[in-house]
Amino acid sequence: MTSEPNLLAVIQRQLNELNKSEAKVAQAILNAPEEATRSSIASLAASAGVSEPSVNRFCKRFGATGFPDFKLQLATSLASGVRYVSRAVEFSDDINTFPVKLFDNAINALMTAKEELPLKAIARAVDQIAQARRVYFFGLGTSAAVARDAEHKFFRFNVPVFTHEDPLMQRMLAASAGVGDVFFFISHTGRTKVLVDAAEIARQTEATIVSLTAEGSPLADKSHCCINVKVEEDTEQYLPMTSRLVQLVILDVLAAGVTLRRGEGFTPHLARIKDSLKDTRFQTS
Amino acid sequence: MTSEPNLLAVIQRQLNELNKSEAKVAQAILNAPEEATRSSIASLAASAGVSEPSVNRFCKRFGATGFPDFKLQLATSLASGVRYVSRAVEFSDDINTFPVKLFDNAINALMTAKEELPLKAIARAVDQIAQARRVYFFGLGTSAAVARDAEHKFFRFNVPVFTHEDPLMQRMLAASAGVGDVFFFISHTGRTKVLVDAAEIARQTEATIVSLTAEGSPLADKSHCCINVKVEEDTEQYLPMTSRLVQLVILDVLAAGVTLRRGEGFTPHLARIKDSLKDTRFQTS
DNA sequence: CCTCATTATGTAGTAAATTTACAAATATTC
DNA sequence: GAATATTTGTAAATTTACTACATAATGAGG
Repeated sequence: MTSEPNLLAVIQRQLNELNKSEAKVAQAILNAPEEATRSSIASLAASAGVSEPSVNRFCKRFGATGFPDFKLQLATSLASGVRYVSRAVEFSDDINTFPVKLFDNAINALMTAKEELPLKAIARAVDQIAQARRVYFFGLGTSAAVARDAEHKFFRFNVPVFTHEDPLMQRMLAASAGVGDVFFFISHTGRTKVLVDAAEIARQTEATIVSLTAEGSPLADKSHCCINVKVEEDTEQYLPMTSRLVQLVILDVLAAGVTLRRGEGFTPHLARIKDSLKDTRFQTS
Repeated sequence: MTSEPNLLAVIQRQLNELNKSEAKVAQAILNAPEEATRSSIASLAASAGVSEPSVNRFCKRFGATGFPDFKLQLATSLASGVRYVSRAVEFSDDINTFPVKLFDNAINALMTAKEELPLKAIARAVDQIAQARRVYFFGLGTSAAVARDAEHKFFRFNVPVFTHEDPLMQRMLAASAGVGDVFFFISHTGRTKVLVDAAEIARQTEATIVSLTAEGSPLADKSHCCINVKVEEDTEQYLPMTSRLVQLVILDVLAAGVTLRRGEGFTPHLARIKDSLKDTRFQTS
């Protein structure tokens, strides 16, 4: 399947290589693409001032099997072309606008991240965590909460997991690391000094350094494996919001990856952990 | 026109409210959405095992003017690149499939939540937090990490913010509460006993109880203001993943709401907090 | 400048797909 | 268990898209 990124652009580009009536069709479509997706071959032919078979031929020229197929391609092309644009919250916003904006930004960030997932890095990180003797999740500020979340996920895999928000603890633990220890650093900027310091210290041991941070950052440079998160976020002006969401989903991905590595026989173990919570809850109605 | 963001999700949600043949059509479409966009009403009817008019009625039920229009909507909905039906990770998945699935589920959850945002509850919660003398964020397990994240956000508003993961601390703080204190409880299920207990204790004081939890849950019942998060998640079988993402975004929304309430004059204060971090980071290149 | 070949465009008919109207079947209510 | 409402299917009507063919336009060689 030739999935052209944007059918309208293709039409536009070939406009002067078309013969008269095809050009008329092209023009009609370019003028009102959405309408074209909804109209019949007869009405499109009428609005272009040509006959129906001309429209049909036009469609085939652009790789479609016929008019309906062309409409479908056009519709998909229009839909994917509408990329959400991140919108900043303004002081003029009210309750009806700013919550939607924030959700849109979050959704947009995840969609963007999904398109450029660093699968190799993820696969490597899964390997390293799955084989680890110990895993430390280190982050500061907002990323500390992410690290805490990771701890809640990964302890289930029969691997000792630790989180510390105290930079001194982080340094000391890094210094005392050895083979089989995985240090997992989480940082949006990858430039937080004390965290990079800890990574540097850990790097001088036999431990493995994995980081979930920005590409090319000082932290990434210290890492054996860097899961690069591309999130366009104006951290200078706003609080980091969307980046931590992406980080969390990536940690979910890593956890799922480790679960898959453990294999189906591991499910009872996970079920037991789940069950242990049963008595802490009120039963459903 | 009604621009439903994701048709498949709508179909999925209404599945049990459909009558037999319509449900068959729905199932056929959900099984192979892309194929459905390319097939004729006859072939879709055949693969669903119903008559052609049944398919037609199905389409109209979902707001389309007819079958072609429905196919168009379906195509646009698919084009955005997101699989709108939550898909569980299978043991047969590999690195190319399960990360995408998890991202899709996350995106799907946010889109669904966005469609049904409890704006009144959010507005009330913003009011209460903005006026609070103190705010406590309490959660356990995964929600503890969310509470921690909230703490990192809300301390910026010149309101003392506290988080505790220790249920005993939570009880004691709840017991010693007074007018102007806001207790913000976070729980996916809303049925965690020790958390509900703490809410009950706080409820007997003059404090305000806000919760971010499931509608109709014991925790929601104890709350003055419940921000109801509708996330269909099989928490019994899997780890809660998507629900905490929605919770985090809602907390972002609340934070943004408080910022807006504080007004433009408050920005310098936020900027000062930002600036305080400057020296902790390595400068960009 | 005309004829022939080639390409472009339209007409009309045909096949296919979609919709409507109605009847049969099924479920629901009292 | 009859009466009513709802659901589903059948068949005809209508719309839509496609194909084959005819005509018009274009262009090249004589």
